[in-house]
Amino acid sequence: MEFTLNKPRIQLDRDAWVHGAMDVLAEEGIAGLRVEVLAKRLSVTKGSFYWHFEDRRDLLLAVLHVWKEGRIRDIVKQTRAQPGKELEQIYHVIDVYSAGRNRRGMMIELAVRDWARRDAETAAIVAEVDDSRLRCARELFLACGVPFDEASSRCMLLYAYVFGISLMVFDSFDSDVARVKRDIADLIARSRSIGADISSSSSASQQTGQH
Amino acid sequence: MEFTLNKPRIQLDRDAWVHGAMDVLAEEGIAGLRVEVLAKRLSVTKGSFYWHFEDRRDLLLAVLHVWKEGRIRDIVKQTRAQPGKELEQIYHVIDVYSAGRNRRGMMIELAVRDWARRDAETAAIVAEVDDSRLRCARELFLACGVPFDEASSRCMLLYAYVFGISLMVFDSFDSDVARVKRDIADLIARSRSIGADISSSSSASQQTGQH
DNA sequence: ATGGGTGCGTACGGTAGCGTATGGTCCCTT
DNA sequence: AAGGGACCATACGCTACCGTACGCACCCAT
Repeated sequence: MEFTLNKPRIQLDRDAWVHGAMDVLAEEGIAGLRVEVLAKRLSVTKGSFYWHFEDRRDLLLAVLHVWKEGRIRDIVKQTRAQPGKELEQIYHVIDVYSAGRNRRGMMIELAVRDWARRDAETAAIVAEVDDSRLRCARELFLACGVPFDEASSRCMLLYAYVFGISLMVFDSFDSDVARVKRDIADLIARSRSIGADISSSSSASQQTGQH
Repeated sequence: MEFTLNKPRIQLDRDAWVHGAMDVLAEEGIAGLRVEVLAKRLSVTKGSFYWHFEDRRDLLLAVLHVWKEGRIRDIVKQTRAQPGKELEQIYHVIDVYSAGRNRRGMMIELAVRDWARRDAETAAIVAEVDDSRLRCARELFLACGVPFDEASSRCMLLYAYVFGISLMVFDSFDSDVARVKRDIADLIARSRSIGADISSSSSASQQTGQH
């Protein structure tokens, strides 16, 4: 029963298909995610596919749910800061998403969002992810002493920035991309907002060195 | 005995096709921009199409160039401010792009940028547009007295924000979207930047989960 | 008027992709 | 050992596209 696996006979399950699908999604986008292409990639035929999935959309929705759960799990992890280190954690979140690293994750992110523009069901999933992320990020800002409304605005700016910057091509604009990204992170995380009161700005406390 | 079919006999030229193509592009995205679909929309057959265009890609590149010229012409217009009113002009640029109005324009923008992620030729066009916009916007910041490097960073943030916000779904996060957008515009245009620096500190090296 | 160029319709061959039908082959159970 | 179910291959029909070939009608100049 337990021994003998000299015969590789690797069977595919739903998760294997979904995982492969996310690879294709990252590389080719949602329009390039075709069942026969995916099957060839997994070295099987679509006869296998239609055993595990109702149809193509069934796969897409499965991908979407796996993506959603992963993103929500990830954001709570990323925003779990040691007390007193929330500001650094904000910088970390910005850095993780805006830098070129985690390229695969960002490609999937953009593919999903482009899909969501024309699919209501997908848009609803994206809404859930956005909501989770924004609330988690807001907690960080709140912990830094930023007022509630301002915290909401700043984290909205944060996420809009990280997605938007991935859509831009700015090779020739500024030679020092690293400095630009540092500046922007500062603007999002620590700039003094104009609306804030001059005298008793609570956001002033966040500027005092955390170490 | 002439069966007079004195139809207006409207002939289509290349521009008419390109214009129709941009409508489809806005609604269906680049994957939905098919020649037979477009032909039906224009009430002709693809026999006409292949008279005016070499192939499908010929049309796509024509669309791209029309888009590029339009965007560059538009940005110099949008950033031509009366001396002393540059700050207002910055707010105007943010408002024009980030608000729900000009929906068609933003849909095309996002479709083109999604396309550019996998097509080098398209990416080069987007790069030109981005460069033009960033330089124009930087002039506005410079005119406001913002130092050069900071001006570069702020207008990069500006455009990343307007594109990114269009990809998000945040109905349930904050009830007062108008205030959030005002806040963000203030952060981009007028917040006081911080000189000091802790951004490059330590930064826990957690990675985002994949999937 | 007439012949040629312009703009378009029609028909065709070819590919890619979806989903179904059907049957084969392991493996597990009894 | 026999049967049944899990998993997959193969073959098929269908649709949506792409691009080409060719023909027809209209328009304009000679």
